[in-house]
Amino acid sequence: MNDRREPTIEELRRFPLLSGLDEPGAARALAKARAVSVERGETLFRQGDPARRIWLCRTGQLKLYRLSDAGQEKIIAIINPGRSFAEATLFMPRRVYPVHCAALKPSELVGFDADDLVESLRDDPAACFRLLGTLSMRMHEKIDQIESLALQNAHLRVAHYLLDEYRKQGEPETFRLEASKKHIAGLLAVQPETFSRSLTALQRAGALDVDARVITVTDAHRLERAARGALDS
Amino acid sequence: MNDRREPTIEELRRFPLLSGLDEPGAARALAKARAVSVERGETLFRQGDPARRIWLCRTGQLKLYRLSDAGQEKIIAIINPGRSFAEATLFMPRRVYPVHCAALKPSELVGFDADDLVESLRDDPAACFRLLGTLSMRMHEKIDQIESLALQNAHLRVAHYLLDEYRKQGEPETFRLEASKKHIAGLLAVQPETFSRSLTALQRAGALDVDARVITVTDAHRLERAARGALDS
DNA sequence: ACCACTATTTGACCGGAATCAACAAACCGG
DNA sequence: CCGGTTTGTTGATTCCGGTCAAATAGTGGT
Repeated sequence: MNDRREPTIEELRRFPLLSGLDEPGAARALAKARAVSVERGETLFRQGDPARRIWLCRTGQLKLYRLSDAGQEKIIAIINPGRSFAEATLFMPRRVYPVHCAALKPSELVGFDADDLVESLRDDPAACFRLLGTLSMRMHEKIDQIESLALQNAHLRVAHYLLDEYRKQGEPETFRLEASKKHIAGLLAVQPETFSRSLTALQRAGALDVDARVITVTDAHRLERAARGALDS
Repeated sequence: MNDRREPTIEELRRFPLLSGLDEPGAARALAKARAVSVERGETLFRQGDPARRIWLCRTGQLKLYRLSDAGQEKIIAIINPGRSFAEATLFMPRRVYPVHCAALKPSELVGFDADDLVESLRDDPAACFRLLGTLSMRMHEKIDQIESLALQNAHLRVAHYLLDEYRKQGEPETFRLEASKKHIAGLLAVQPETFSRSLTALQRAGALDVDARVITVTDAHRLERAARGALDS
């Protein structure tokens, strides 16, 4: 974990918490902000560590995850460039990270000082509102995750995930999986073997083609039906 | 769903969003607040309904839940008196309820106008901070739920739930399940049959006694071990 | 380009938990 | 307090998806 070139103002503007600040608040946040880079596989923080910083991903990719006693890993979120994370720790009674974080690719980050951010927010209701919006959206995503874990079987979760990605990227003929199949399996709480079999089944059903990490949706309608539970015909 | 007696100021003070307001903000929030009561089984709102109100439970008990296509129900949260809910909808781009809500017992509620609350928050950073704290805590709870669904099997979830309740209530010899076994099963994403069998197993292991809805923890240490995955010996 | 390690796929097998069924107990509204 | 409905328990059976194993493909680093 090494220090690196300083973040530019333009980059920081993409950080929702600071996007409205030209003024003293931004200066203060910037002053103690620290550019950090991590290698592939390196751990940025561990669950339970004191959360002194809030993070913004500039480049690369990271995973937020939890581990079971047996060492099984559940990925809570995959962090891509432009995404900030760990904001919710700011307002927790015990300010610790609730998950582990490790880099899937070599990554550059900005770490903002938690106390400074709270200070900046104290007299900036607009920034508070932006943060409330961010957290609300995340909360909604978590509820969706809970639903899909509780109410959908493995193949449905896979089909749903692919359909979401397909739509999120504007329904292109072809799109790339955002991470390795192993990690996506971890995100969907499925074993890699099962994920592989799900993809095979969707191919055989004629819904899509898979070429390594590239997915080609050949029949969006069939994919939708698979996501609703009718992966036959 | 009928109107009822007006909420008192003291009751409203228990609402975290308003607890700091003696002033105009509280008056405004109170003005359009509406007391509502629902019968057992009645639906307060459905997933996707426009979220014009934020709710505070005064008496009774409600469930927040999602439904699968097949009609299976996953309970996201059980709402007891004093708890508010649906705050996160305030800051969503599309302001709709993300879950269904129905009463488990006859219940009295206060419904606050969403627009009014946003107005009150606009110039009250302290209230914003309280709300941020509330949402952060809920987020953390959701992450815990995701972990337990993804990384723990049915019996572990049950043991964990019981241990949590036991501790939450101050480790009393005896405590009451907060709802019917059917609903707790729904909260833990387990079939009622499986929940019943888990309780039987914990009894046979000598960890606790069950008398209808009353749980007596006879061996807390054993319960802890069961929650960690060693339900033998 | 080469090597070691990691990721992916496929097959065989097994076990946990859902489902189906039948009954017993508890509860609620009148 | 009664009757009907909902809730809870227990047994039998099924099957989804995890685990183990082994072979292959892919990747990053030097």
